[in-house]
Amino acid sequence: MDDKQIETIRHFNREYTQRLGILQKNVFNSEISWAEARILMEISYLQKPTPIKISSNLDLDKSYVSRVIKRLNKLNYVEKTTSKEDKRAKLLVLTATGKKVVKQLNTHSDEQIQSIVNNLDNEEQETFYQSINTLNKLLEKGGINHVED
Amino acid sequence: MDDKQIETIRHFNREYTQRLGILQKNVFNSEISWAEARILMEISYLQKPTPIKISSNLDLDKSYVSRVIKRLNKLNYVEKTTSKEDKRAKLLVLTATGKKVVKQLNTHSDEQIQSIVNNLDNEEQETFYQSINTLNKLLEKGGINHVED
DNA sequence: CTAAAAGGTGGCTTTTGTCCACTATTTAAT
DNA sequence: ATTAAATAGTGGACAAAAGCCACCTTTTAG
Repeated sequence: MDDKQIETIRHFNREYTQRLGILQKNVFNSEISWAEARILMEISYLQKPTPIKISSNLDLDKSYVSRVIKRLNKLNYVEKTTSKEDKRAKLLVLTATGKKVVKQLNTHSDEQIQSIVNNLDNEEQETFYQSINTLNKLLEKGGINHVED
Repeated sequence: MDDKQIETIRHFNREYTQRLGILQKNVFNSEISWAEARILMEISYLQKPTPIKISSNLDLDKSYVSRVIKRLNKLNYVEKTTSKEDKRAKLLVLTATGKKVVKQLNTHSDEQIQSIVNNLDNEEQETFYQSINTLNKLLEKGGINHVED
């Protein structure tokens, strides 16, 4: 992997994350905050995770996560139960309301993706998807820092 | 583009941006702040941009950008000159020190990219690069919200 | 059976970002 | 030409996001 290739990847990272970031900003406007959304989706993604799992997965401070979960709990999006194997740990699950919110967030996210690929013709869209799919597989394969449960 | 494909892209976005985000967090630790780094790199990327250009590109409030630039100026990373065509506008350029810092940031960034692809063998690395390259071209082509100077 | 480690919470601070008001120019409209 | 509206930038005041540290509880290790 030579410098020019690295440079291309860096360019992509900058461009792509910036575009997604701006889109997501608008998505999460006036509903729940970005952090709340991320944590909610992470809970949905994993099965009964502990707060510490969330905080390590998203690389957020555990006290911050604690506070966010407290809010999500007050909003009745998340339930906390004490683990039976380890009475220090809490297990997190989404309520029905929480699941609805996650579904909405995913829908929004999908719309934003559409708004990106809509500018491409069918063939290009297919190419776009194929490239993403390839990257996904490579990330999973080589996945350093890849966390299993 | 069907639902399953969109789902794959959403998965990639989540996974990839999360990984990059965590890496960048560590990069910017204890040197300059994330916002400062982003703005510095944006100035380096564009040629003599105005603050308002930066704030629209990065979707940040103009007063916030103003403050950050003030700090970057105090740190002697950025110089501000008044445009001759429009005396309201300031043109931003990096100082020699500022350029050094940007170079460091890019180097760090490149190392992080290496840390991702290093887990792949040569053939896979090439595939990785090709996919990114393809996406770059597609983003530029279909580029909604793509800003020219 | 004690010491260290890990999960979680709350107080406090810093960083980040928003909103608004204000100055100085520039552009548009009459 | 003169005025009104729009644009670039700044600063004050404040809200939200995120981080650090000290602490309590439970679990694990020696």
